[in-house]
Amino acid sequence: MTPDREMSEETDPQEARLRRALEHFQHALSEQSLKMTDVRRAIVRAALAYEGHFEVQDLVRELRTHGVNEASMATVYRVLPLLLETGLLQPTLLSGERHRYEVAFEREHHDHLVCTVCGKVIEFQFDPIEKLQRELAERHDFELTAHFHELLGRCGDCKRSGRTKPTAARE
Amino acid sequence: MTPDREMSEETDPQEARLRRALEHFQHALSEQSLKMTDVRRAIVRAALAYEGHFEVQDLVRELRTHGVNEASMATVYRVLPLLLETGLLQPTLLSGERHRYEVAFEREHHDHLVCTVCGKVIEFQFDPIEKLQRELAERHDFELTAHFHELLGRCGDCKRSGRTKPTAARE
DNA sequence: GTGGGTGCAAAGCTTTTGCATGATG
DNA sequence: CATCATGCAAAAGCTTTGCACCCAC
Repeated sequence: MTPDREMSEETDPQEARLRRALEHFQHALSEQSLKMTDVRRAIVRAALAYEGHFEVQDLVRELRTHGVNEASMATVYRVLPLLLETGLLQPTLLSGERHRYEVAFEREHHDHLVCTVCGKVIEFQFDPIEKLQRELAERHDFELTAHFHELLGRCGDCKRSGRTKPTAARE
Repeated sequence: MTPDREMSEETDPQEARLRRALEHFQHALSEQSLKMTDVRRAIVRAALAYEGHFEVQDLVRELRTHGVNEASMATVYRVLPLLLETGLLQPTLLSGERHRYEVAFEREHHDHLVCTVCGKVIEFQFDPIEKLQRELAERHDFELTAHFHELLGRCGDCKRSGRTKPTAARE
């Protein structure tokens, strides 16, 4: 399935994306007279590696994985706002207990369907809703800058297997 | 407008609503072999009194207002899940820092427009979007049980006065 | 060389929990 | 009167911060 493309050093599209992200971040940092460092590069790399949704602790853990500590928890927490401001990451799945994030860099906007039984998350893009949102905002004289839209329910698999919400597992 | 029904002591519609809420709660409690207590009644009363969105701490503070401590913090935290399960309250404004809640009892579903500059919150009901949500869920074989929809932007007042997002006041 | 950046450990918050006491159904 | 509820204080997260040292620009 993986084609045998012509490759020098930067064949891997993931690596190319990381490079672009680092450039983008670098640029945003210098605009605020902030500095790029090895630690920040490591944090960006670890964050961009996630395909799904992750919590701060996941990221911290990830950065410790290789034995060496690539970044302390305090630093991750300090860098996180920068990753959000610069659009590398965005908050997501807000109905959950803890804050979660996902990669936003070079990704199109999307919202989420979440199965409350098995936890499965499906991303969707649905323009008719986006359009109505804009209309609604306009009607209320709002200048729309962002939105969160999360649909909760039971997925097909859970429906068919009769699984039902563990609600809150109160023993 | 208010008909002159047979009334002795319970004229106040708010009080009538509270009574219905307490009955509803009482009923839900007994179904789980849980007990109604003065403390729980006080918590329900305090919660139902909110017209807008509040945090747990607001509720705790409210319960201390009258000098006497009507409920300890621990108890509020323990009762909160019951208020949610029984539909007296619901989580809201998820994009904020802390968890917020609002009264759900005898209220119709609605979503929120939030001004990120001044914090103003506008509630809206918009059936066309609700309809599309149901379609979308069906298309993905989801049995929809709830949803959160939050539109963020700048309200008309803030637009006109040129106020701009305090972003995160990173002084 | 200066102004950020980082790690560590301590502190701050919110939320949960253990336990002895008290009230409800 | 058995069971559940409550308060207090301690504990358990998650997140922020002070400080000394280090490094990018």
